[in-house]
Amino acid sequence: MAQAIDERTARRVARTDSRVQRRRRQILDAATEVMSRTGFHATAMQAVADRAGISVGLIYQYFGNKDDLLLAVIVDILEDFRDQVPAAITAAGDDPVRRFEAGFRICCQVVDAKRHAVNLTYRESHTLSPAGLERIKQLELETVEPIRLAFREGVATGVFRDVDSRLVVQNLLLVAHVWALKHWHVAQFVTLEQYVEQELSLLLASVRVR
Amino acid sequence: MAQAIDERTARRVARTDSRVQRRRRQILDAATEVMSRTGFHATAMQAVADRAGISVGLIYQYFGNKDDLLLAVIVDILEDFRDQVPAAITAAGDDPVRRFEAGFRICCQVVDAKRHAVNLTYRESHTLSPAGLERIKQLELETVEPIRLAFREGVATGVFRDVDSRLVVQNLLLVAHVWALKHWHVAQFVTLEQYVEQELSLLLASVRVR
Amino acid sequence: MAQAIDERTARRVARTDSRVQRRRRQILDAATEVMSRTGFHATAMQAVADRAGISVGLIYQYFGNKDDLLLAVIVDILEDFRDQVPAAITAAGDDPVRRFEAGFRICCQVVDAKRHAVNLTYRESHTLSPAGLERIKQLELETVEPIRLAFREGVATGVFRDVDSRLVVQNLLLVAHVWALKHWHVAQFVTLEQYVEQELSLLLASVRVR
Amino acid sequence: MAQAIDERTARRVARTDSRVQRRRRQILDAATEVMSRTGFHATAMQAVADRAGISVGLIYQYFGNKDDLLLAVIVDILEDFRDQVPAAITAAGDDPVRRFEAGFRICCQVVDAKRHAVNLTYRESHTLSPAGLERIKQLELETVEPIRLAFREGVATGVFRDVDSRLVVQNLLLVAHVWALKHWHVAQFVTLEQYVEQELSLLLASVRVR
DNA sequence: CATGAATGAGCATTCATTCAT
DNA sequence: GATGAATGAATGCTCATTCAT
Repeated sequence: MAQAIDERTARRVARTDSRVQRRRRQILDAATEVMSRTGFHATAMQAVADRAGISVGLIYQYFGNKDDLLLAVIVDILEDFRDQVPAAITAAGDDPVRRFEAGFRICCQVVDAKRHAVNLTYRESHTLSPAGLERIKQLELETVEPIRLAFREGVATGVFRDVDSRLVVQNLLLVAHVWALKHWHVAQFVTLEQYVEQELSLLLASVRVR
Repeated sequence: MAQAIDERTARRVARTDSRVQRRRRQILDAATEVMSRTGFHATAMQAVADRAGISVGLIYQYFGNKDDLLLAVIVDILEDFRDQVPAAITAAGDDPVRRFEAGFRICCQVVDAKRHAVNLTYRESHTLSPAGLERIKQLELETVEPIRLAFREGVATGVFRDVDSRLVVQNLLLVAHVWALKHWHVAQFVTLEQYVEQELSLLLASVRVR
Repeated sequence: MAQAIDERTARRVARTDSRVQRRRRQILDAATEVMSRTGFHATAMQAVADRAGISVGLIYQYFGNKDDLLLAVIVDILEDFRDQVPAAITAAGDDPVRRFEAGFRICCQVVDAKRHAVNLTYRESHTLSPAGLERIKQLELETVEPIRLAFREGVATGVFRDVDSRLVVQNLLLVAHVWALKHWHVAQFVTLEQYVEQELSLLLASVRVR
Repeated sequence: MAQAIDERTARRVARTDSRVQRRRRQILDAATEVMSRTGFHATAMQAVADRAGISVGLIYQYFGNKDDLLLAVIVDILEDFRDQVPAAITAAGDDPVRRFEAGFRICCQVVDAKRHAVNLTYRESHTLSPAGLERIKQLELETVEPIRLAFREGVATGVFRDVDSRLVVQNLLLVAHVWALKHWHVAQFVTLEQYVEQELSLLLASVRVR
């Protein structure tokens, strides 16, 4: 049994080749699109295949099964977050407050760009295997780590209060996510820019020394 | 026997056919239990019936179909929130800050008591019909309304900054929910009490006038 | 997981009720018919359902899955063998040779009556789970046991040579099965009656003392 | 090395494009191996290709489809039988009894050497097309023909009773096959050598004149 | 010759829902 | 009111087969 699975896994095409990369992207994009809109459970593999313009069978050559596809989709989204945050922080210069602000802003922007995908992440994480869950926990921590460090710098330089940095960045990330989670509500009375600025104001007030 | 007496008692108390009410509760509790643990899609109606100790057919006589049952479960949870908040605020006295604090505390306590149910609410809302969705939006607003009013009082008396009260209570509620949503992470380094106090400190700092 | 399976198993209808017994028979007969003709792997559950005049789903309430259905079919056939042999031997009187002969004759008759089913048994046993395999081994041994005892009696009374009784009955059963296994060939030049008598002659010659 | 020499020898013997022959063998051996172990239906063409160290596509250039491959495998096994029997009989000298014995012995030895393959033959014959089925019937008859002739000689010289030679060789062949078919049972209480000698004793007793 | 990516029909299994009792 | 046997549409997944390279 285990051997059979190994064989099948091995047959999944190697990741290096560019053609393979293109196919993976194609499937991943289709899956993200359909699953974000329809929800994981309500999404039929056929629907993903249709959206990608390929056959069902092919999906199974790139992703072993539906759960693996979900994991890949979520990881793909989270990697995007993780990769964009450091760049934005670096670009913000040396001031810890500026860096902290930049961290929040980029999070909100990415959330806005991938609103449905973020919702998918929230809703369907519990479907993942323990290993998959561990993977995304790790990615989320990696994502906020640069922001957390910026906050710690601020504490060191005396602009921020010495509160638990883990809670601070957790709050920060969730406030960003709310733009997706409660979009139906929030977007009724503020634009993205207003949301970002007002929340940033609250966020900074909560941690700044008086 | 004891049951027979209960039935008669119940009939006296609430004239609205009590047997129906009891059945509804029985099903609702079973559904909440099973769905919270297993997730909506992974929950079979049979499993709910088993848990409630009745037949599948009976569920359909009280709740038209599976989606309606989900809506009822979520509404039931949210009504609990809505009903508990005002009492806690009233009990906190007249000071707006005290009332605001009490609002946050009760939210966290209810979340902790119904951790899985809160997660269910977050994950499966998107499954609901537009009408159902509207219903729960309304309930959520009703829930935070007393807290929002306490905040507005604080603004009026000059202890709180005049920021958008809708965002403030949204953040407050979210932070309470995080105790359920990210429990696997947060609970690793803080207890509920510590979480409540530290988050309260951040929350108040974010809105207090300096 | 294990619990979930248990629950499902438990839901499979209790065997006592006569209605249930009738359904089981109905499905079993249909499955035997279709699988014997088409082969196990080539048989779709839908085909069994069609043949039985019921829906696919119902099969799964009586037999957990396709493999279990196969086991039930094979066991059903073998139980028939096991139940018919002792009666025939008893009816043959006290003479060991007569009893031995009767054992062979009844085997051939049952094989002839269930030719396709016997072939199914031979072909698909290897598909069974270890537990299922053990079950049918046991049934086969129970079937030949009365014949084996008749043979041992013959050895005791001095009419049969003292050779390994297990091999003798194995050969006996095999020769009976050959009427099904090689029917396409054998039936071309002998009738069942001729086959039985000629093979019986060989069989007795092989074990009789000279 | 030995293989290389064999290859060269083969090339000298049969000029018919040796590369093709080698490929056929390679695929046939792989298919026999995998199908015997796993069963025909449970064997994926990919698995055969993997075992042979080639691509799936190539199998289809040598054997039209999966059923044809099965036929080729079974024929290959049966040809092996057919080719080994005459040699063994010839080597046994002129005595009909000796020749008959030699026929049984070689059958048992080949069965033992190709136990799984023999089982495959039994289990999967019914999958074959009518034409294929005819082919293997013919091969089986060819296989036992030399043994049947030895028996007839014995009848002519008066050592064997004049019973239907077709039934006799059929029994003989099946008893040999039982070593494969019921190996799990028989091998528990006799070795191959014991099995051969004891069955031979029964076989001879069944046909010898007294 | 040889490859293996791509296809898509086919099948086991589940489960929401109904309805006769 | 209450049951649970019966239905059958829906879906994940496999694998024989093809064909462009």
